[in-house]
Amino acid sequence: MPRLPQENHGLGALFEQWSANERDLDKCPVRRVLSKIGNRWTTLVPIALSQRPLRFNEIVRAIPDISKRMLTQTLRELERDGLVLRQVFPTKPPTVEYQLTELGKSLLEPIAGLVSWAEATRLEIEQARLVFDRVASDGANA
Amino acid sequence: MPRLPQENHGLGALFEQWSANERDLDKCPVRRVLSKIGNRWTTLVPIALSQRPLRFNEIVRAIPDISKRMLTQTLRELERDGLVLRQVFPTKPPTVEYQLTELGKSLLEPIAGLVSWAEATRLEIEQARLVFDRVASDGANA
DNA sequence: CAGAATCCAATAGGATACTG
DNA sequence: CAGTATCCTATTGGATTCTG
Repeated sequence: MPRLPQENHGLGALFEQWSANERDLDKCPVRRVLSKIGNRWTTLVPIALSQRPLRFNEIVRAIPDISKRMLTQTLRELERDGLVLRQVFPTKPPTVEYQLTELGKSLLEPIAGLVSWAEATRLEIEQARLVFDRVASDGANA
Repeated sequence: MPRLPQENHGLGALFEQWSANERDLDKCPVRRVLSKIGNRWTTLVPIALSQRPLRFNEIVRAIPDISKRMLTQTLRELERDGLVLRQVFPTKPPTVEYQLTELGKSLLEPIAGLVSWAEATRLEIEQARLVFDRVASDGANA
């Protein structure tokens, strides 16, 4: 009996379907989401907002290594995509508060999936690296 | 009754814990995984391998816009992390086959979670963008 | 406080040519 | 076929300065 292709989660099929038409590679849903998640901050900011709404500088303090430039840019994109709601209160100086929308909150779920995968496999990956690096250096010294 | 912080999936707490110590921001498990996923190809290659093992040039054909340089680099990293197994058959010319390890296959699950989130929310996000862009251009023309 | 604007550095990644 | 090596470009993102 020939080994059937192991279809995992339908990801491969979905991906193949779009690889077929070279033209619209960037319309592939897989690539779409990955290019989003790819950005260093577009996931970190929603995580920072996961517990409660924060003001601009509170987010900066929550993510110490983000620059104001990047935070502004990231917040605009998240707002544009409907993941984050921006509210301005006409105080002096102005108070601006950012919070996740329901859509934004829903993103936390798949992200949590990724993070728990990372935690669950951390040791196994570290171990694999040790083995790989040892073999590689053995090869070099042989 | 005061509104309690909405703890979603424990992500925020996990994240805060690491933000506290500025020193080891890059040891934060959240960041670790995101920097991996961040790379354009480190997720695409496992997806391409999800159905069956592929040879080097088969992967290139599956991901038409990857360069040989990037593919080699990506495969080495995946191999190092124990996600991909590389097998050389001493034919002429040599045959090299790449396949996902069990660890590698397990990564497909959280990725699929992300992709199905993207598909489920696609229309809502498009809609949000239309609204945002219209308001923005209204503001510019006012 | 909450940005906008400008300039600059680092990194990711592509194109091409070459090799066993 | 399965890479390696070199060079070059583009994108990402940080630092700094300025403003309402």
